[in-house]
Order: sequence, then C-alpha cells, then structure tokens
Amino acid sequence: MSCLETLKENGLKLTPQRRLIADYFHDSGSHLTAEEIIAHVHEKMPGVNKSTIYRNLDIFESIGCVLKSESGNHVIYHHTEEGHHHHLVCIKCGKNVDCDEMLFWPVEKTLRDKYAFRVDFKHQVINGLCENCGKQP
Amino acid sequence: MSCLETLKENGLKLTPQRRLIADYFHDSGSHLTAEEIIAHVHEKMPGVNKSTIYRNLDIFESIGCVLKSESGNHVIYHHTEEGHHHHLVCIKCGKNVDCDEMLFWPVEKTLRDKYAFRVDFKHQVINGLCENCGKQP
DNA sequence: ATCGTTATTGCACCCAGTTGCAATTATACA
DNA sequence: TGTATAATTGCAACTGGGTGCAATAACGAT
Repeated sequence: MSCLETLKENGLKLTPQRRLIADYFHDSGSHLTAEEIIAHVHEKMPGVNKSTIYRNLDIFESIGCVLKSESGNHVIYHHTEEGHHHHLVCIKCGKNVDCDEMLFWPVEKTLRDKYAFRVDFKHQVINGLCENCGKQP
Repeated sequence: MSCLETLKENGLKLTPQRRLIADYFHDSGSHLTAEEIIAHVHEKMPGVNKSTIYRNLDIFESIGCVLKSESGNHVIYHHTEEGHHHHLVCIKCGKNVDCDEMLFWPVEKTLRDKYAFRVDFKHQVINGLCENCGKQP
C-alpha cells in the first residue's frame, strides 16, 4: 500500500509537500538522510519550510511508512516497503554493509524472558570496525 | 585510577573546570545528562562556557573515564568506574531498569563470525515497553 | 619565582532539528 | 460549485550541541 493511501486512511491530508516526499522515497532507493530529502524538496518546490519537512517525516514514521534511525551524527530515513535489515558502518573507513534483520532476535528474546521488556529492533545503524580496519592498530 | 590522574597521564592539564566535572562524576552516582552537568558546573562556577563543558566531556570520554550514550533526544554520560551495563527505558512510563552487560554478547559474536565486523556494545540505552505498559493497548 | 610553551578557555557564531502560533488550504458536505 | 472546519503550512524564534580563533592559564624547565 502506498504512503499516500496510508495518509488518507489515517485521516491525514494529501498536500503537495507530502506527495513530493513520498514520491522521493518511492523513486530513489530506501535510505535517505534528512539533508537529501530537504535538498530534493527544495529543488522541486523552493519555498517549502524545513519544519514542514521534518514534521512530515515524523508523520510518515508514525503511520509506519518510514523508519527513522539515528546514526550518531545524522538521521537516516528508511522506506519500510524495502524490507527490514540493519547496517554495519565502519567508524574508520565508512564502509556500509547490510546485515540480516534477525541479528537482534536473541537480544529481543532475552529482554522478553528475563526482563519482561518488549523491544523491536528495526533498522539499526551499528558502528564498529570492518575486517580491514580491525586489523590495523 | 582517578579521572584527574588519567588526565595527567595523557599530557592534559588539570584545570578548575575539569576538576569540577570530575568531582561531580565521583560524587553523584554514575548517570548524568549534559544538562545536569552544565547546571552543576554553572552553580559552582557561573562563568564557565558550555563549549568548555562539552569539550571536556568529550575528552573524558576519549581517555576512557566516561562513556557517552545517545538516547534519542538527549545524551547521557556514564562514569566508567561504576562498571558496565545497559539501560532499558520504557517509552510510555519512562521507567529505567539496569540490564546485564552481556546482553549483546551473542550479537557481537554473530557480527564477528559472520560479518568479520567488530563492535563493542557498551552502556546502550534501549527504548521499549516495560511489563505493565506492554499489557495495555 | 619567573618564563616559555602548549593546552585550554571564552567568545561568537554555526548547525540540525523542534515548537507555538497565526495564516492558509485540503477535504467533506450542502 | 461554494462553504465550513480541521489539518497543515510558513514563520520566527529557540534548543542542544559543536567549531575556529584569539586570549589566557597550567605546568615543566630554568
């Protein structure tokens, strides 16, 4: 189901600004930073205020169209239609590798069983050292 | 070994501002937000600039005296002498429970074995639903 | 105790993201 | 097609955190 339909289902209005953001997610892969989204929207519709964009990204997140993950310095938005997975980002060389979504299942299970605490790890960004960079001191 | 000694060992100077921050960590438990630290420093030494405080917190982190964890909206600093663990924070009621440090060991192992990726999960802040809040819809 | 070096501070300004509020606009309905 | 109304936008100002740079201060050597 498209993001725009989901908006309507939640009683939200379909504004040109929202259409622009949703189209961008559909057209250009799954991972977009706030910067990229703002740049794209401004290119197509120069007057749009950044707060409108941030507010709409939050709304798309709250209706489940988009996942927001924090990667230390910046924020990444991930179109949920692309499926779930995690990211391994090397803090030295910046290499970015996708990682199976079941990585955190044992953690989720432990938290559920031992702490009665419910967590759903979706689209985490994990910083560490890749094979090459891990060898060097 | 005290933070102040560690400073010297790393060729860093022992300024009154640093002494104030280090003392605060020693005196008042392990978990402090940037806000709390700034408030405390300002109380004791009103003129200190916030950038001085942030820079010193980064330095204490880089020499291993303090761990910095990001919890979505704010940043938490944790005095490393208190031992390692993680935090479960309920997104509904805000309840905060400590959690064993070995929680992420299986994840670290998988990343090492399958992805040759090295990560050290230290003092994570995990947002989810606690037992009570998980029951209610 | 003084001095020179080098780290550190304060300042002023930047940046991404957020918020309250008045003006605007998408939509349901007549 | 026009209108009422609630959602949305743009604005302006704010927030937490960070940065480059000149002035200052800690500290080892004399």
